[in-house]
Amino acid sequence: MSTQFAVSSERAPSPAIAARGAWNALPTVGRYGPEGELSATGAVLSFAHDREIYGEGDEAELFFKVVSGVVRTCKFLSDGRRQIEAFHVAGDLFGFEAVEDYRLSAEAVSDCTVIAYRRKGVERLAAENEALSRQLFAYAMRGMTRAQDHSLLLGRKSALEKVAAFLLECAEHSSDIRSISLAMSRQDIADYLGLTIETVSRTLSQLERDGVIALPSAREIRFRNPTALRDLND
Amino acid sequence: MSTQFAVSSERAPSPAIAARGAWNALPTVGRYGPEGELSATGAVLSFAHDREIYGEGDEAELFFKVVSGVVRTCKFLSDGRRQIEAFHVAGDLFGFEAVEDYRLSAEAVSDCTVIAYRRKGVERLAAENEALSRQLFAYAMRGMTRAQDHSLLLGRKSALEKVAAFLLECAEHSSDIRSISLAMSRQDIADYLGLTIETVSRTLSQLERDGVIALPSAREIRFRNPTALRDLND
DNA sequence: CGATTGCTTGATACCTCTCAACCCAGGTGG
DNA sequence: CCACCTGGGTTGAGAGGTATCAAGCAATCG
Repeated sequence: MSTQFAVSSERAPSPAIAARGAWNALPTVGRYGPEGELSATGAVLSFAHDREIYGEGDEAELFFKVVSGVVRTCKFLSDGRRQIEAFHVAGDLFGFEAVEDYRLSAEAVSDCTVIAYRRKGVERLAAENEALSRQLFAYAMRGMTRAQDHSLLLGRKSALEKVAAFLLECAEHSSDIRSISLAMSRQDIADYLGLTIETVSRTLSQLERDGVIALPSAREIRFRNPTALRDLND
Repeated sequence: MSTQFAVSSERAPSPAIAARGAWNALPTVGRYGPEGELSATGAVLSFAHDREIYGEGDEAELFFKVVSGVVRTCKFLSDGRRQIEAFHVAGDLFGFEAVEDYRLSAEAVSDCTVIAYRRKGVERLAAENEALSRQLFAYAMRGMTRAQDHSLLLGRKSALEKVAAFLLECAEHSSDIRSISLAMSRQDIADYLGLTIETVSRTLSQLERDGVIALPSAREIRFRNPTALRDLND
């Protein structure tokens, strides 16, 4: 399943450790791309489905950009309850911290590849490079905005509204406007929306019964009545 | 009640408008203080209890720093449901946006005074002043962190855990380590925690019955067993 | 194949919401 | 001074939405 990945679940029992090994070989990020983007001078890493990329409390030496696949960042309570803060797709940055340690964990939702950048080098660079510092600032502001929108959803929306919002969010990233294929499990969706897997499943079934969506398979969703979904969203 | 404030609820029927008038007279923020803080060259504004400072969707020409009192920033759903994102106390920045318009509303929880800064001037300045841009970056990162912690609370904590977390958060800002006096109403607390006023009230009563807190009055809370509160928090 | 995993569905429990009454303090006006 | 009103807070009864527990199903894998 993950044979095309440098770090597969079989070859490297602990990709997190493997990655840590790779960190030492990482070049300092020293250039800034022509397009206003971080140039790809960081190390490319691959993670198999469900592997940890870093853990809450680990030293935040690196930050990442998604190349392919999906990454989730999340927090845990001591009894195991989990809240997924965000799903990150190709092009998204994650793991940039203002403090010493990571405040969230990051895990591979699907097999994925990311680029790792050394934080130190970038911070030095950002002090001189206005465009780069602007990009990092935009990252922080976007993160704040997303988390705030997410709070409104978690604090004040019903299960039906939450699922509708989630589907619309996925639709924005989808190539096909009429359908989406989910990279994440029901558990991931539940932990993103502050629900249980059963409630997510029941809500999707209800949307199907109501003719709003079709479910050709568990991970594929076709939109039959997008307007109904949007009406559920604010 | 608000006689010591320049903008009281009686003298100025619409302080938001009064503030808007003041905006035009605002000096551009042009200096940077010696302490690594924004110098107080912005206009000082006062708002009476429950007055709007700005609304979601307004043009975000200004951002603010709290001098005294408490400010809430929040979002609304179309049917009036409200989610309070944060309470801001003396020293806190709020209302700095990366985009054109405010993404949240800001309202005075208590009578309060704030300093308003022009965003444009600061952005220009930040490009040259590394310490200032670092401060704004820290603001964005703190906002992101706070919103993420808040998401875990909203998505995965019980009413009891939410209220406990809220009390501990208030305690951190309190001068007296053994008690707090709340600036906000039960409705504010409820909208911050994603609950109803009744549940907040009941939960506080329960904590009182259990000997964890005492409630000399509705807005004053004494801690009788802080450890029990902390045990409820992760 | 049998085992496993992810998902769905059903029955029931429980937590929080809703609706309502009530209390209390503070302000107002006769 | 007291009756009245108002707004914020508390409490109770009942409803409802979501969680929990459990069973079953389909696809995948060894």
